[in-house]
Amino acid sequence: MTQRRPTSFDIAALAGVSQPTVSRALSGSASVSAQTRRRVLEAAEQLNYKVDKNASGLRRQQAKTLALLFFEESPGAALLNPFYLSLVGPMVRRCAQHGYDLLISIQQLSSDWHVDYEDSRKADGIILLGYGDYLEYRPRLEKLVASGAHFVRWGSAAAGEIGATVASDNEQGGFDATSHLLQQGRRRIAFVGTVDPGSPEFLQRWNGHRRALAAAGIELDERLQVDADPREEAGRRAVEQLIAREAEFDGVFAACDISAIGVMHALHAIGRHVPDDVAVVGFDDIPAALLSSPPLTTVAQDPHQASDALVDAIVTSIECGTATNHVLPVRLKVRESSLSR
Amino acid sequence: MTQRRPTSFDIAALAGVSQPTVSRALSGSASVSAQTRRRVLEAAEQLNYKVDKNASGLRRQQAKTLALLFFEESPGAALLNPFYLSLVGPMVRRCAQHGYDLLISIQQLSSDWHVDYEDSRKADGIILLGYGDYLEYRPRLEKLVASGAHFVRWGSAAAGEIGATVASDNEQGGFDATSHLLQQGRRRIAFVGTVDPGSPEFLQRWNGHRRALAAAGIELDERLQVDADPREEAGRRAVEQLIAREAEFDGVFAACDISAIGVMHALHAIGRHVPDDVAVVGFDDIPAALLSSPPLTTVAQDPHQASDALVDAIVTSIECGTATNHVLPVRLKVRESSLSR
DNA sequence: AACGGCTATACATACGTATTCAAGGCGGTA
DNA sequence: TACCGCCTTGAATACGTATGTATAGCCGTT
Repeated sequence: MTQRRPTSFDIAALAGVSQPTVSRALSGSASVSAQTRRRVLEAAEQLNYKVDKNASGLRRQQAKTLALLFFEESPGAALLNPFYLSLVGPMVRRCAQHGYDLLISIQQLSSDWHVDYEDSRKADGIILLGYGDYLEYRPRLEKLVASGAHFVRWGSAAAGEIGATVASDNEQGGFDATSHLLQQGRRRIAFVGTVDPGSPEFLQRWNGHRRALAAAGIELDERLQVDADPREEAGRRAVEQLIAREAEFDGVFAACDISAIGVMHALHAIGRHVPDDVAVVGFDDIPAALLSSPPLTTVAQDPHQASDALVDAIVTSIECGTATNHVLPVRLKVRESSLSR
Repeated sequence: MTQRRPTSFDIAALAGVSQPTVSRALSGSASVSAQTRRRVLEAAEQLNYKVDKNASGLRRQQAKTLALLFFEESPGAALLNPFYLSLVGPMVRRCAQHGYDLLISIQQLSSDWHVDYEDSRKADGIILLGYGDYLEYRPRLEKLVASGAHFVRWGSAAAGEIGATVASDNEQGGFDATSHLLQQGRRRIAFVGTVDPGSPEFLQRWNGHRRALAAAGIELDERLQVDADPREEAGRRAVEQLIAREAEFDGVFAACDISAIGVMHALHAIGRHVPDDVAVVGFDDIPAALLSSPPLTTVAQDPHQASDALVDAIVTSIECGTATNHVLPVRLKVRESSLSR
């Protein structure tokens, strides 16, 4: 059914030139006359010729491909993170602009992951997502650096200065969120989110929260600090805890939208109105934030900006050998959930 | 900094055998003695040897890679579809089980897309997502078939029997949704969703809806049929239209969750309670369906099942040359939004 | 007219693997 | 002991491209 694929020799024969000339003409080398180039391009078009990436990659020792590695703590959890998911599309687009394809893989954070892509020349560089800053995993990053692989990691550079990183300005985001609540006249603001070194992003958001309170001269009340992982249920339970502690509050800054939505559900269930009784601010700007009622005020990380920064960083690393860290600005999106009347 | 990559010759030298033997030992050929194999594996381990995929692919004429092509009607719209997004993770996993990697690409539906992956030997097969059943695009599929490419399409096989397809049983889903509303005692059930041949999925859901009504002996009321594309705003406007038409209704079947959520918001805004006044059922089971208040009853398509079916189909096509169509069952997830008290 | 410099093309080769073919060694049977 | 067949291994080669080196042609200068 299918004929044998045409090779650059077939094009050469048809155009009446040699194979190297075909290669040069197609790759845009300057040392090919305009006339020859035209003849070659016509021949290639006519035979529907496409460069064989395997042969090309073998010769050039590269793949023109990047690998996107998702790390997950438990099987299946990886692509539940809405922000990470929102990166995929823009990332594919940016890769295409640089002439790269994007390969996607999922790794268990706990298992001894292997990055075969770089080793096996299937990808020229690697983007790590969800790797976090757990110190226990640091040796692996060191191994990756030692192997000479090009990679960029999403996450703060603070904990360990290994490899290039791109991250949101989480601290500023936390500051903005709480400052906004203060501006709305709230004074007893609860923080809902995990505060442990394993989640550096949450920790930074908390730091911003505290800085905002300090700037307003408000003392920190430990009862208003509730632990919650990024699940709707955890947000609901956080409200129950606040009630149980008999800690009065008129504002909530949740370190992620999912728990913020849980908070709003719990408040609704006990008859406390959002935003009149309690103003709520989240973090992430997931799609559901816009769909919640009332729409959730939240700190947005721009997935396009993040994608571009990650891809640009890895491409720069590959093509120029230089690696830099980036911190991206965040933006407070004010919606109904935090607006006092 | 980085040494030269070890090749199979290096392994051969270290293990004291020839290069072909290394290749055979690593690919699990039977004609290698256990002792030799062990020596080779040890040498490979010691030098941290990885097969060069470019060279291997060039020799074998394959890439051990699949390409996932998203088609979008407008730039940036592709990865907004929550269901498609939820396929990515499971698909990557299934590909890995088959020994394939997954490449992701985004194409404009309107532009004259080129599937270079297959042409350029970068992928062995292609999975098409969001291609729909538009007749105008059919020639391209025919071209793809003619080129001998392996591909599978997500969507109904009904409109054009070109290539292998995998799809949900949308008609049954529509039937189940409306049947459920009927069982809850609803009699005036509105349908919110596009009914045009360009969206065959919606059309099928509508067909199921009509079949359920017919089975219950209820005549179709055209005023209860409102056009709405898959956006929250469209759902809200659908309610306004129903009100404007002075069409009484006690139930709504929305052809997708996003518009269903819009419907619920609009109902809330005009003081009609869900589910007491109006029962609402959606389609897709997007993450926000669980987070809405009240939680949305919806027809769920299982992303794992869909992913597995798509990947299995394409792998079968590549390795066995046979292509088959699949229709996947759907499941009604009953939540509060449709439960009469 | 001779020669240097430049442009455009051809020739030869290397990238690393998988596979075909041939050959060597070994044990078993007549 | 001689011969046949099987199991294991090695030598040679092809996959299709990109690039270093060499060569042919051309123009301008002296």
